[in-house]
Amino acid sequence: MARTPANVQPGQISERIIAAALQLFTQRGYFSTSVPDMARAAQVSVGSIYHHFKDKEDVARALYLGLTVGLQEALEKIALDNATAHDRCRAVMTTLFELTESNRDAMEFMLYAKHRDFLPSERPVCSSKPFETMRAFVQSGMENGEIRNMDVMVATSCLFGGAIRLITARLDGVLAEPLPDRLDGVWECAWRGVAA
Amino acid sequence: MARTPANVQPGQISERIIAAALQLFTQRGYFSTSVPDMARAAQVSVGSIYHHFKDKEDVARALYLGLTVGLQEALEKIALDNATAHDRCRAVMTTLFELTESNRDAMEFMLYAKHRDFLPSERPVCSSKPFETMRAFVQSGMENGEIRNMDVMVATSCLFGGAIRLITARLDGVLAEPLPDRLDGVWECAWRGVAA
DNA sequence: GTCTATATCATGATAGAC
DNA sequence: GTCTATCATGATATAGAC
Repeated sequence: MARTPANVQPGQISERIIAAALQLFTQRGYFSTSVPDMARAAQVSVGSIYHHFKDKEDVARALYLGLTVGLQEALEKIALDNATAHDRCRAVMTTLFELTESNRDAMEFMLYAKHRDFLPSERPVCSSKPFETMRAFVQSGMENGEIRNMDVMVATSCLFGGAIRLITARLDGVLAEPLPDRLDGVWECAWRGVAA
Repeated sequence: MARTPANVQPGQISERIIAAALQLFTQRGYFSTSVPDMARAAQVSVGSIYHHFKDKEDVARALYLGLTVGLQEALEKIALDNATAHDRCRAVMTTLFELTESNRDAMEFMLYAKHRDFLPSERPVCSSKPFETMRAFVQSGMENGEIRNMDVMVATSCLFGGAIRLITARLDGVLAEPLPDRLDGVWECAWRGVAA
């Protein structure tokens, strides 16, 4: 996940712009961030931004796609490294918690980008590729008897809903302790809920 | 909860403005809604809006407060009508599902208002009065032995996280069936997870 | 209290030099 | 490819009649 998305060459101007945009969008908000603001933060000119991206929204879209692609790659690695649905889902929760702590802006942007009035054409996170993969993990666990038989969407929501809620609490500053401290507790609740 | 908040007199202009704002904010987004748009939708003049509210953000704040007050009243009624933490929390989930179906805009606005770049000074939903009340329900259940002993924030997140995730799926159009159809399934998962 | 018309301002996007 | 300077647009908020 730390890997740079394929559409962005490391060290290039586009990357600086995207990094600056992430910071500004999460701190001040998308609509309170002007293009000159982004130029200043990325130490680039306004013209450069419009040379590399179609418009302001295009920057947000590239940012969103880059982040979801990175998360998707992490999930695919998890699928390779873990055999059971139990282990895979626990690894997912661990990764989400660690990502929140190591890159708070990225997690916040991914969780709320769709609901922040811009990116109207993008699919919401919970129907995006990463969430599809998480549903697939749950589905396979249901087929091999690890997870009780029920609606897959319900099972996935219940299995990860608590963790996501805790992540938002952490992002909102309501939870003081680092998320990994709560991992065992949340996982036990979540797995008890769906385990066969 | 259907009751009109105390700060808004029924049938008055303020109420029409707030109702129109809710619809426009959720459909087009806060920043894509101009004050003339709101005036047109509420069939009021621009000057009238600025007479009743300080500015555009003030309308959003009144809307947010009105909705959370309504929800809080519903929760207090639940506390009166139900004795055990089990029954109270199940009633909360039922109410949230029904509210989503009956007033989709209201639920969407409450869930995402804080994260939509406006209302910067408001506390996020999960630290607002309604969520405090839900945590209190869980806390009491922990004290009388209905719920396993653990961090209250973790327990509350796990108990309601699945339901909230399903609500967002429904709001995003990912879930086709009405939420009440899934109530039993979600509740069973949620309660299994935290029950003593 | 409500309205129309308007001043003021900031933004997104572009043109054109280098 | 990168920059500075500029334009055109559309918004918020207000002034002042009724």
